[in-house]
Amino acid sequence: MARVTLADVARAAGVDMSTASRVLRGEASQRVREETRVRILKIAEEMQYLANPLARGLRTQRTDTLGIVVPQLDNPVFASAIRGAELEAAERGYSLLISHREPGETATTIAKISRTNRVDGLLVASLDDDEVLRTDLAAARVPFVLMNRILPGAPLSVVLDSRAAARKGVEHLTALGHRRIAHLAGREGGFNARERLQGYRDGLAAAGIAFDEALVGVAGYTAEGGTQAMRALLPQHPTAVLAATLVSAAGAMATLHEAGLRIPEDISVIGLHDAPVARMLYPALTSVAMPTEEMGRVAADLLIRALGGEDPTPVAPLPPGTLVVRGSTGPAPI
Amino acid sequence: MARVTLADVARAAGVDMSTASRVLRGEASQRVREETRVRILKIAEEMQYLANPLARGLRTQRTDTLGIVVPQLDNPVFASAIRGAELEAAERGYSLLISHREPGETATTIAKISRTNRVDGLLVASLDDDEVLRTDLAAARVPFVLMNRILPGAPLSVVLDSRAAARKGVEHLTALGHRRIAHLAGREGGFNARERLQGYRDGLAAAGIAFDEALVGVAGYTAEGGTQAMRALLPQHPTAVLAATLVSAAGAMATLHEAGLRIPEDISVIGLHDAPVARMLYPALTSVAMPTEEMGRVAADLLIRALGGEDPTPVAPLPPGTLVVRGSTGPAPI
DNA sequence: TTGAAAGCGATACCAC
DNA sequence: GTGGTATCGCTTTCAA
Repeated sequence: MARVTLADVARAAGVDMSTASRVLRGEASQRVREETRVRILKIAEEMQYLANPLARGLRTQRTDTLGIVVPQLDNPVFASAIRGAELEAAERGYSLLISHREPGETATTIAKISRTNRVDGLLVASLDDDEVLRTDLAAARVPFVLMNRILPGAPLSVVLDSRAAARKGVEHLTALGHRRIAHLAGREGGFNARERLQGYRDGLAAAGIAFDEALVGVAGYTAEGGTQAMRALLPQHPTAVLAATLVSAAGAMATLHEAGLRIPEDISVIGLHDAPVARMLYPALTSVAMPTEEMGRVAADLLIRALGGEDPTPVAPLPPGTLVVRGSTGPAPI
Repeated sequence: MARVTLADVARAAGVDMSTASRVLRGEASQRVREETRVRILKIAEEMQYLANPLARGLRTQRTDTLGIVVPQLDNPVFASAIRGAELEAAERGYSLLISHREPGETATTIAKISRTNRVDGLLVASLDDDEVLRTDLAAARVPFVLMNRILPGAPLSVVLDSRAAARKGVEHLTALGHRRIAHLAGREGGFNARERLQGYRDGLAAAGIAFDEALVGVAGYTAEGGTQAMRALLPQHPTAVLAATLVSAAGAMATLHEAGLRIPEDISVIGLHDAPVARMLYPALTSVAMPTEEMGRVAADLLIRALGGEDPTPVAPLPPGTLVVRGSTGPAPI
């Protein structure tokens, strides 16, 4: 039970702590005799020595820990980003401190976590407005990288190419012959929402379809929002819908079912951000996969490089993944 | 940027570090003059002093941090449990270190996290078999509390009353006149699966319905599993289905839709563990809410009390919450 | 009521 | 190549 300390190992190996430290730390230029090195390593192994990160951190002023703060845990996008960050961090010798905060608590969290030497840097996802986020981040005393959004003035952020994704979705629909395609947008004014709307227009333009504002509704990111927005759009008689998320797509499908429309015979539905829940809907939802795990990975990589003193190299938006065709999309009705 | 240390505060206040420490720590019997106390507090506040948890932990051998290790982040049950643990921990002055591990990595995680003074105790959720989990936990060097399952020999665990929940679901169905009620069970041999099956039988018995093994299928915890199991059950012509989870319920609904059965006119579906995804299905799924957040809270409370030297008081299974009636259940067809 | 000083378990600089 | 030793920032006796 009693923890094995460096001193214990050194004593057992008959060397000084400093020597043991040198070896155990895996220092590059270990000016230590091979024989001694091996002996110390062997003994440490036998004694199951594990360095105390508190003591180490106190001395080095580093924790080899990255913090990641997300607004929701049960959001597939963030869950997946966390996984990616976790993998990248682990590969690079860092731990990940996951911090889940409700909107509004973000500032305090960032302040606490970053000002108490708990983490060397921060990965931040936020659904808050620019101004709020900016204020929150002002409290950060460590380098940070934004995920899934940009913030004017913040140099490091990793985003998904929502515009290309939306376009890809629309192209799938136009290829199926659809021309009256509705769009359920996310939160008005949001970065991704803006991008997706643009991609939606790109897709229409590529097929020579005129943009019609009446076919765009704001659904936000809830099922209820999708239901409402879809209901409002019904009188426009779209033959297909591009939803910003799986959740709003699900909400929209409820409206369509209620209206007695068959999916996909009467109307096709496509969502953005593929995730297991797409298969839980009926019919299973066609959707554009997004590299959310990659986003976490890249963000972690960027942060670690920044911590290493490298200069912030902004990365381009991550291109969408494959279009996963399921049962919710089909040829346009004649 | 330079961190404010206790020494800085003490110097500014014209007192010794030890005195500053005493008041800043909020010690109970502060043998410190009120005047001095106030002065120190004020100065600390002004200087925005925050204690360095590494230094403090190194000295006290405590981190005031609880670890929580979960197998999945984007599982509403765990996400909610985390939230509960987080709230309870915060209220009691503890931080929560969330650790997401794929099955198989659990042992290493537990070992690392608990043997390197990162946490004072552990909250553990696991989908692994008893034997595996037992091995994993053997590496734990700190007290721990299990969530959502039991493990023979492990004294502290907090579980949901799955049996009562299943029974509640069945009672809703029998009250609606259903008598041929199928059950989509979880993983065979699992603790919760066993409990639910028992609750299902309880519910049938209460309505004077004989248990029929042919009406029970194993769906596991995936949509695909639900789909398959439901398909196999169809020839038995049930008029209602009790699914172990929302996910398997969704899978079952896909089968029903494909078979041309109307929900709930031809067949009712009910799931366990209410969550937002229930509203994403069509029709929206009736389900039995479970106190998953409470589970996290109680687990944290138990752990903190154990850390305080109290004796493990086992807690009874948490009773199910309300039955949330949505569109997927209705009167039995005549 | 307050101060002095000894660690907690590492790292890193400086001798030898 | 190896050993001494002064920190890192805080808590906690023990004196005064």
